[in-house]
Amino acid sequence: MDDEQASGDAPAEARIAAARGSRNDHTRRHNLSALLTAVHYGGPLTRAQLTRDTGLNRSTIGGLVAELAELGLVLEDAAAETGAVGRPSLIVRPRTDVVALALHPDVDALELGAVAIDGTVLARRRASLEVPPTPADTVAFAWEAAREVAAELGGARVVGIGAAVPGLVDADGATVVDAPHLGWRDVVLGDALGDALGIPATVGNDANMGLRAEWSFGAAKGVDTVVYLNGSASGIGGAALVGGRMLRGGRGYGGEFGHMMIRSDGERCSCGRSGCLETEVNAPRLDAAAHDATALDGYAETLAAAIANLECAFDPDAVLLAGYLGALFDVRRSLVTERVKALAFRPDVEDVVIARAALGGNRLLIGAAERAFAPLLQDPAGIPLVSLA
Amino acid sequence: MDDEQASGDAPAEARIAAARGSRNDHTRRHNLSALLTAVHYGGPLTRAQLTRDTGLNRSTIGGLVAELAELGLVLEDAAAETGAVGRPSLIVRPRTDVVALALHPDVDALELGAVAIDGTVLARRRASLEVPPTPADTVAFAWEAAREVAAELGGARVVGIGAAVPGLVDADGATVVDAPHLGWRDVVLGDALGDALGIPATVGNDANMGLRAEWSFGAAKGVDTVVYLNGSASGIGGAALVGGRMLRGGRGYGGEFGHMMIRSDGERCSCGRSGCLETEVNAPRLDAAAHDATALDGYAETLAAAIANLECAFDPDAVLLAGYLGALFDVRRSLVTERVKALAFRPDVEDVVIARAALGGNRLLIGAAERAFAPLLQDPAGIPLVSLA
DNA sequence: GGTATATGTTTTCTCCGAGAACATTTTAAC
DNA sequence: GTTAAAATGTTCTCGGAGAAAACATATACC
Repeated sequence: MDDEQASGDAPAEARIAAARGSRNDHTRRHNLSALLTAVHYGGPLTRAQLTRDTGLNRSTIGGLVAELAELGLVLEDAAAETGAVGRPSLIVRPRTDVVALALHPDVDALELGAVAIDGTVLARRRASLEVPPTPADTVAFAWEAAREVAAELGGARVVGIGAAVPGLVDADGATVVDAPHLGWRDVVLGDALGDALGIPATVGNDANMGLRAEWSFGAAKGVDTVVYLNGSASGIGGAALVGGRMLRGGRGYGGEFGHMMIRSDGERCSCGRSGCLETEVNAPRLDAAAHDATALDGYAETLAAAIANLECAFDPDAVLLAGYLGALFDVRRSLVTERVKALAFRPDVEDVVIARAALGGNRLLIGAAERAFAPLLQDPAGIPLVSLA
Repeated sequence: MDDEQASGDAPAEARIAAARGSRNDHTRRHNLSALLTAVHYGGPLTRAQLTRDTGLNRSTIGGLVAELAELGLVLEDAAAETGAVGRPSLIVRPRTDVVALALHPDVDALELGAVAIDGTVLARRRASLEVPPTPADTVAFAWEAAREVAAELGGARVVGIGAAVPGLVDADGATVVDAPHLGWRDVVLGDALGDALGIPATVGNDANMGLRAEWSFGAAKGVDTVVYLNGSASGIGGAALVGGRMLRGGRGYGGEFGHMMIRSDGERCSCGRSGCLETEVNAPRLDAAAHDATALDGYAETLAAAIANLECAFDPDAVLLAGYLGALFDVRRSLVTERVKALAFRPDVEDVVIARAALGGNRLLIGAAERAFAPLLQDPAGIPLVSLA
């Protein structure tokens, strides 16, 4: 961020900062947040490492860690054998009995998981469905599954529940504006879940949740600028991390890369336009072309054109492909890479990593849980935890 | 920003925050920055307004304003007649003798301006050219013009110089990686300018600078998410403000919307691809079609398709059109608006404002100056000002 | 076993904003 | 015109936060 300050590339940021002054206790909150965030993403860290990473004083770190321990958020272990000179430093790690619930309603199933603050999926429940779930089905399932998971986990404390929904979600983090494959329109799922379970609830787009998970614990760990494309039964979902922040857009509908026009002579799309990426490369087409090398080549080229376009716009450090796009990439890796390079507008395209997403079936649960953990990470002392028992 | 905290949509932000702890004096710097930023963008404000806007205590505001005044950055005037009950509040305004220099090398001219901290262009020098300037020409012109401007302005104090270059600029804010229309490659203009003038120098892409200016004082004032398209002799430059921050990308090459593929059967572009927006809609074509209504309609439709694609990706609050794209929009306003609406994928497209950029010939100078002011706005007490005399 | 080194712990110090008390300046009421 | 009320500026005191120094502790190396 010093880099950012030097180049001064955060104009609106600055104007926003003007809206609120900083009180003295903001400092404490910020530092508690910094420490909890560090052990959340970085795993167990010694107090000495925290001291170096934050630039804070030893004594300050001691006080902050003590407060986090009192809040029941971290534990301190005796130091491991390092072989280094000097008094060994205590190891700080997040308590795994602090969990978030994660919910994923999809066309053919409902799934709920309990995810620990270190990203481990501790328990899960899944119900296969013949028809897409209604919002009421979804809330009922969440309630029942949460009870079962609570019984299984015993005394865990929960920070909230996050839901990953395949569709447009409003920037308020509660309203599903339009989820065509589920048949939902203007469903305030966040409020319904929160009321039913008695814990804070947030809703997000599934692609955003997926990228969040990959950024936290997967293939995009620690990278600053990422474009994410996920191919699923519900079409192609897109998301982007821009300068370390999720692309949201004015109303929360940013990142719909599945509906970027990629062939002006392409087929009519359900969205009313023609030649959208999602209509050109989709699950039925890929299934049909499973043993047709030429057809697969064509789809790979279309994917490459889309990636080149996105690189043009975002100049990402990494492009992440998930779902059937990840599978297509795996069987046409060199073709995609080469075509992107040929189509790329800019120098040093080699710097852009194209990779398949890493987290598999846990991705959405982890991403939704991350979203639920976010308020706790921002204000460790200010967010109450609810006992699951 | 509280909104952001609630929805928790800043994952990497959080991880970055973990890297640095907050010391106590950061608070002071933050608050000084908040005040100077407020009067920079908001014009003269009373101390009472600052108190309300920042949430800080009256006494604290008093101390902060006094420090800014001592630093020579703001002045306090007697209150204006308001007719309200109570002791009138002092008016705080930025001192207009604090300036930044702004430089714009283009294919046919060199231009330098001195811009006050309130966004006013105080003085300018321009040299028309037969052939594009070399980097050496540019630095020599900057030196000479800066001397003249200094003589004209007398005792002004300068914070630095910003240059807006039509081409790819590295994220370091100094290196012009490729400016094809100028014929520059890997020119470290920032260092050359800084050494010659003896003041801090930053270089940026002209489209980014243009958007920055429009965001600060023009048609995108105060808006959070903006897509910007500028048509000029050097092609189409693009830029985006995403969640209040300039889109930069991993290497600083983000926002090159002029090279997004918009027609898969389009003409070959100089960049090696086909059907780029810039090859489909450009100055020569528009000039040739000046009195050909059908052709203009076609270009307007192409522009609309590009805007629809960008709305899909960014969900902006506003789309800003400058240069010949602004002119095209002015003569085909309803056609563009309607086609965008028809092509748009999302609900409530009406919320997206499409508008022509406002600042005209001052845009790049103001934007480049804003860039030079940025470090001062972030740390008012830490940036030395150089006397121009 | 002694020493150097690194870290945890305790104490003291400084800085910052909040808040209370008081001063100042205007409008409104009588 | 005088007085009261309201809003803001000014001064002083207070509590909280991190820094820094002094001291305590635990390890490796000789």
